[in-house]
Amino acid sequence: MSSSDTLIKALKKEGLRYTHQRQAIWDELSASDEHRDAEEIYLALYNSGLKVSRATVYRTIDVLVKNNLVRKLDLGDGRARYENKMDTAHHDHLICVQCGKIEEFMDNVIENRQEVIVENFGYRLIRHIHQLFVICDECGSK
Amino acid sequence: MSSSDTLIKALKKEGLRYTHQRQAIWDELSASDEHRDAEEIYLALYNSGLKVSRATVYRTIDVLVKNNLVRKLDLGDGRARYENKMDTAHHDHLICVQCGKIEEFMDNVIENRQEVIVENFGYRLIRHIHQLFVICDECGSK
DNA sequence: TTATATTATGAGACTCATTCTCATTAATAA
DNA sequence: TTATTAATGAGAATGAGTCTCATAATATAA
Repeated sequence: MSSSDTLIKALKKEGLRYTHQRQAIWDELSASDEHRDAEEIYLALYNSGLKVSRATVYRTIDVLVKNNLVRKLDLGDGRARYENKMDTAHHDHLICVQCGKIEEFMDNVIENRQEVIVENFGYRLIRHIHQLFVICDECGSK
Repeated sequence: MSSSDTLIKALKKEGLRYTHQRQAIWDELSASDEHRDAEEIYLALYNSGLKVSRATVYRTIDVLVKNNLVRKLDLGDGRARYENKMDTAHHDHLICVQCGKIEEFMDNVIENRQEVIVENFGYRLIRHIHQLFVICDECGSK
């Protein structure tokens, strides 16, 4: 499925229109595995000649997040980061507190324990945030 | 150790002065196990007749967080919550996405796995955030 | 004590990411 | 094509949190 098919399908499901801006923003996000904030997405588009407003960047990202095409990360520094979620398995993040480098991890033991914990409370798990703030090898060796 | 001794000790360690405002804010935080935001702390003081400014509330909480008397929680909704950390063991949180109720959990299996994961990367774990967003029993039964 | 030297506080200005408003433009249905 | 309706852009608004700076309070020295 091409990049535009994916987007068109998601928009149709939501009863939303297919626009150049939405395609451009999705192209920008789907082409990278980085964890970027809205301003970086905006500037990447701007610098490639696509003048999409910040408001539209935010609005479109919301749609993509709602439709599971993009994941929103809150690293606690006041700026949300976004990552392409297409063809990527679930994972959580390690964040270097010195250089900001972000790595991904996934651990089935943890995933299962989470379910058990929630079950013991008699609750239902909707989603989770699990972030390991670290000092990475490069920063630690200085 | 009394509440004021704890505070005085922390302030001394930082070379900071012992003031009525700092004592009032620490009293307010240490008297409760709730997870409140800065405005709630401010209003609680205000309503009990203690007119401490918002700026001082924020500034003092920073000192308390830095000295491990208070824990800062980021639930991803734009307002930091604070909880008294005195005499409480480490724990993470379950948050009901409907009613906002916050419960605490602690799981040694998860704590250990985190260390292993970070070690495998060759990194050093500084701190972590682990939040389970759930629908609680009350909200789920409606 | 009392004077002196700082530090802390309060009020409100400011920041910055994000959201909102509303007039204009573009996409879809007929 | 045109009519209808939704999307966009520009910039104003929001809101949590931070900063500034004149004034007040604390700690230290005498």
